[in-house]
Amino acid sequence: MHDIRFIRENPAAFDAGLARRGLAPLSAEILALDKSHRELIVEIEHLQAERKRLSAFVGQLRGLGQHEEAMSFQQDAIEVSKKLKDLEPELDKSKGALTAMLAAIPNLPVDDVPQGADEADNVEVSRWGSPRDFDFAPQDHADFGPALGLDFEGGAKLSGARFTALRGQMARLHRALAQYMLDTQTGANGYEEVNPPLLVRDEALFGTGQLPKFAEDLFRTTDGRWLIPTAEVSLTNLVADQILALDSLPIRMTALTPCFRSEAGSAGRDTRGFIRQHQFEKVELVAIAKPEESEAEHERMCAAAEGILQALGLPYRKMLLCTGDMGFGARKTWDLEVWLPSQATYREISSVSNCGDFQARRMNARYKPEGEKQTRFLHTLNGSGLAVGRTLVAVLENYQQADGSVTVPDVLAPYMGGITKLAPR
RNA sequence: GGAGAGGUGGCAGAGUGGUCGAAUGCACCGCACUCGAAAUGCGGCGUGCCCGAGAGGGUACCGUGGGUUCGAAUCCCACCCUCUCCGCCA
Repeated sequence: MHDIRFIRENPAAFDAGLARRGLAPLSAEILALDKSHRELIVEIEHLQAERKRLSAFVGQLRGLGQHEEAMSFQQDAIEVSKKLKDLEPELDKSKGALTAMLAAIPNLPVDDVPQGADEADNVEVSRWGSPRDFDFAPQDHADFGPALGLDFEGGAKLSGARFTALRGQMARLHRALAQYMLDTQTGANGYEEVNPPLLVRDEALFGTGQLPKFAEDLFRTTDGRWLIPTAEVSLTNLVADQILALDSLPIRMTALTPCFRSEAGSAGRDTRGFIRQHQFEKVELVAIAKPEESEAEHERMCAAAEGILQALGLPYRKMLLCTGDMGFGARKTWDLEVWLPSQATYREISSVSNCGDFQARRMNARYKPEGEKQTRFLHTLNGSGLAVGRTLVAVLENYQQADGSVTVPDVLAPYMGGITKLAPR
């Protein structure tokens, strides 16, 4: 959600930001709405003041037993009330139009975000590790995975395309990855473990920006709730409608949860394999920070995600997303892309975003700066640390052997119950 | 799911149609007293929006949304949430 006052004072900068996002200028339309809306407010508040005054007279005169005089004031008050009844629906209408307009506009990129149309224009920031030299042709996990317990058929039978059952050693490896990540984020990286609800109300999804625009990407329950597409929704909204104490900041939270995405717009992409599923698990990182701390917090969070990839020995690169590839709520995003030998390319495994005060404004999450009377909106950040399903794919492909087996990365040993290798059966 | 009770400022808690943004206490901030502190006294102490260069003024907000009324924290309706008991249940 954008600050109407910022738009009032910097309409050109606002439109320039929109242009960076590939959007047409909107400030003129917004400011026209805003102007007429404020004029309505002035008119209505005038009438309210008048009604208040008259009604107080009525009460006083009644108390004094002067009923005739009271009647005359009451008549005047009735007139004022009538006018108000006519105007109030208009106020609701203009307020609604303004809010709807502002709620549908994405966050604006910060200055150092590169200009671009799509993912082809993302900028590589750094690279870690080097792809392994295979002395055989590396296979696609979708091909050798089933023999190791990646049960695509079973998943499809139960639930349809893009659902997969993990069995035996494969389920164990998946669980080991998730536990390792969660332990690392809660331990070394100091994020508070949270086990949040997976079903949320409209307001939560509005707060993080999935609603009102992206309802078609979500699953909805019969009682009107929604399955979370990411724990970012649950975790970030924990601070909604709060004025946080200074000494509680920054707040760092993490959660291991399933995520549910209907992916309505992506039919045909990654239809094979475990890359794009309607249901997957993810260890999410969320931070709530003071504005002046959010950039450092962003770096810190990205390092927390990178640490997992490094510990697992998975080659990856860090990309700075261009304006055209950033999500709705982000002002700056890094993607971590892991090397997939079968595709001989890097694929997204984590996305780490600073949303500035965009989400905080939508969910009304504030703090009171030291020595100031005015409250201010917090900054919110989120990142994957990491997506468990895609990490499983990366481990399978990068650690595959010529015989179709997969060696387990050392760091997972404490979680694998003695299993050091997944062997085909 | 059934029956009942309740949601008021940071907290506790009063207020059942008019001068109530709301008593009182606690907490907090400032000042006075003190060498300093405690105690005491005095003053201050919610959030949003609008107007205003500012000083300041206006308006709304007592869970949320509607309604009745000249006027609603107070009356009516719906919803949300909390608590107690019963049922069911991992």
